[in-house]
Amino acid sequence: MTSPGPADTAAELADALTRAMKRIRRRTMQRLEPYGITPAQGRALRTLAHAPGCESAETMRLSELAERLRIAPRSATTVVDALEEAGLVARTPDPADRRAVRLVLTAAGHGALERISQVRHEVAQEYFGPVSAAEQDALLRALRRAEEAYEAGPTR
Amino acid sequence: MTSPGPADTAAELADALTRAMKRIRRRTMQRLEPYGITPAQGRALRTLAHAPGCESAETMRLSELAERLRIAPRSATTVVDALEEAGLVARTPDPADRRAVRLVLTAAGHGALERISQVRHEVAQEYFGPVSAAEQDALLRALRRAEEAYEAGPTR
DNA sequence: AAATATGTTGAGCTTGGCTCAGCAATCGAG
DNA sequence: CTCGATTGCTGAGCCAAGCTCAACATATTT
Repeated sequence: MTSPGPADTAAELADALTRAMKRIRRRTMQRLEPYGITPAQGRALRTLAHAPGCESAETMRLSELAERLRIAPRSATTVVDALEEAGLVARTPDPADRRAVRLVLTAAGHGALERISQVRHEVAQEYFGPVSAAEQDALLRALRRAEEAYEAGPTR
Repeated sequence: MTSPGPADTAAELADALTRAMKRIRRRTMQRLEPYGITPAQGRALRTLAHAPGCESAETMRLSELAERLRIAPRSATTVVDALEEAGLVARTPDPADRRAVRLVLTAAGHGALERISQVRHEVAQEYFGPVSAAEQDALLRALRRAEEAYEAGPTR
């Protein structure tokens, strides 16, 4: 295992993936920075936006956001604080449960979301530009297969 | 660009990549944790180990490590402090420049490295197991192509 | 010899997480 | 219908892993 054997494509794959992700993330971050959107905020906004399975979407309670982001509720509070301060989301009382806070995207929030998705799209397109469409498809399919298997796997 | 066009394979690719990376990283981290190796330490050890282009390898000055890790020299100091405390690397004076510190992997450091590469290998293999060897190859080639283009690109 | 440059580190900040404790509101048993 | 337990959120304060800025010792250049 010390020798860099020729057959460990999987390991090299993981390495290549790491590099790709690092670069894509870095680039995306750089382009979003001028808008004052931090990565954490971007994740929260996106999560908030296409809330799948939630009733009307774009309205979610804080604890649900935390769960989806896989962070502690307390941490979500902080993220939402920033988002609220920036005017991207609003905290509104939940009519059904007065302990809860419902989060709704403001118009500005939608705008930010728009910019985010545009930048992500743009960066991805740039990064994978040199790869043919067919290869991109193949790549995507392969990743999806691994993903599915993972989701069914034992070592979740 | 606003519409979620059908042709944004690239964007979906970036998403899939993100998920894959997150999972692989998480799993690797979990398995390395019992050994007391944090991700940052792991990266440092690996960087220290297969120092390509350095004279004898496994000996590197702190500033070089920082550069390769793309962190500030000051941050490297902290990482090395931990590594040294754990007995994985040793700081030795550079005979040629008494300002400098040379970092050498101890025996324990080599052991840790061994475990790391084993775990990484293992996890990658597990994750990409369900993907055929041919597809893995294709994936790797595609990633490499994007990588090369990136490295030559203008928006470094 | 003096000025300047380089390698490392101390002090202290930032981001993005965490836990623990506490408060307000709700729910469930009796 | 009241009272204890539970749930949703947040204040206070901690941690990890980065950062900058400035100090200090040593090297290099003039």
